[in-house]
Amino acid sequence: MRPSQSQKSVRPSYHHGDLRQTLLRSAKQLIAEAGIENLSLRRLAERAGVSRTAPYHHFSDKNDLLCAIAAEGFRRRHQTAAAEFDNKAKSMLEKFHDYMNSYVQFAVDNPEEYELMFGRSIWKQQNSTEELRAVAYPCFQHQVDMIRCWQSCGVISGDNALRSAQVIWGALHGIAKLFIDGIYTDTAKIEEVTQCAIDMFIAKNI
Amino acid sequence: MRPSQSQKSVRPSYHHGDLRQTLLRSAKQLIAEAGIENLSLRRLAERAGVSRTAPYHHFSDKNDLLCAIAAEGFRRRHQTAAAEFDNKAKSMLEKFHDYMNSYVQFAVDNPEEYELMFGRSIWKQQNSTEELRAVAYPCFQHQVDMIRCWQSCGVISGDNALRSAQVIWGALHGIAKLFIDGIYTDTAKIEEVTQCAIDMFIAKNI
DNA sequence: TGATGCATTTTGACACTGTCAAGATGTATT
DNA sequence: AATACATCTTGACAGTGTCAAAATGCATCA
Repeated sequence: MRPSQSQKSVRPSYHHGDLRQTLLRSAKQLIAEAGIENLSLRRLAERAGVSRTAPYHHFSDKNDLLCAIAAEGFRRRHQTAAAEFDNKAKSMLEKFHDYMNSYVQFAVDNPEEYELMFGRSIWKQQNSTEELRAVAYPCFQHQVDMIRCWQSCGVISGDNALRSAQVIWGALHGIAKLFIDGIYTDTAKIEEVTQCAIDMFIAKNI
Repeated sequence: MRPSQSQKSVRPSYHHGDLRQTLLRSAKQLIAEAGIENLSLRRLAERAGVSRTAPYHHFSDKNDLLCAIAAEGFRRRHQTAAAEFDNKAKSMLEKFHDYMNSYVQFAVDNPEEYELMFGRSIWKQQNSTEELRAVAYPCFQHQVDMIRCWQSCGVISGDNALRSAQVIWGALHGIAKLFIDGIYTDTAKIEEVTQCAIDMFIAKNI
């Protein structure tokens, strides 16, 4: 059991004082500044004032650390997405609009974190941690559920909910990544592109 | 000036015998086998039977080599896409259908090459070579041109050609990457997802 | 209290990586 | 034959992730 848990984050651990959280925090910062590929465990350790191999007692792997950061990102994203969807004051159409914009905006505002969460480094081969999957899968599922909902209320056309969800998520993911990775360069037009996607996906009954 | 240019690719160079092509070839092979992140110039040199720094006389950088491989990919992709679009025997709708499937199929069949061509490592920051841009930009432009064409013939709905092109390309890119990177795991359903995207994008006048 | 056990951290080492500087080697041109 | 140049090699440097073994400090038990 950890000492001094009555007050949170007050040197709760032995030598360093909760090295794990310190590492996670400065890793996120370092990634945001210099990109994922410039994150090294050694520099991270140095920045925390600790030897090169100290992180290995809190993360089995570099991959393990990356998964932990991504997991945090999923928790945050899931929370805000759920909050937006549960907003009683807005119509389903408005909420669809918000979801689309919010998704792309999240990606563009946190490009490195987004790359980590939805990028190859974590998901390719058996790289994903059990913790990560436990957080990410519900987040994925929630997206499908929301789209199924918009579809059954007639906001979105199409008859197969899963397939439609996959296509819409694909579009969001693709647009976000093309902007983030620098292939779409005119970042001032992000909302316009997203709006165009919305127009192409919503049902045109009237 | 290079010797023996009358007959192409017949030991045109000095010591090794066109080391550049050999490196490109085995790099593509190594990437396809083990992924981009497992490609090292040293192993490449070793495999070509040459010292570790020999590649640096043909590529200024590791990035330079990657750009050269990507450039080849763009040339190939551009060629087949143009050939499909110029097919006189098919209707515009059929060609749109073909384009969508062909795009995703290319990505799924050559995941590592696709990652290289459309991934962050090359396009983020000023990493792209001039040669690469000279090949890639026309390829990008061609996609927009095709979609503008499908739009003006009424195959696709929407009034802004550039925006629609960006959304459709985004959807293709996103779907492809979600499959390639292992987030969409049911690869047997690739064609179904693509078909759903097609259904959502084509105009529904009748 | 002292002793034991365990979590935590460090030191040392290994095998890699990209890349630079200087020198050696071979080919082409004068 | 001599010079210039493209090509390749050797040596070195600063990084990287990660393992093994030893050291350190805290907590609990006798």
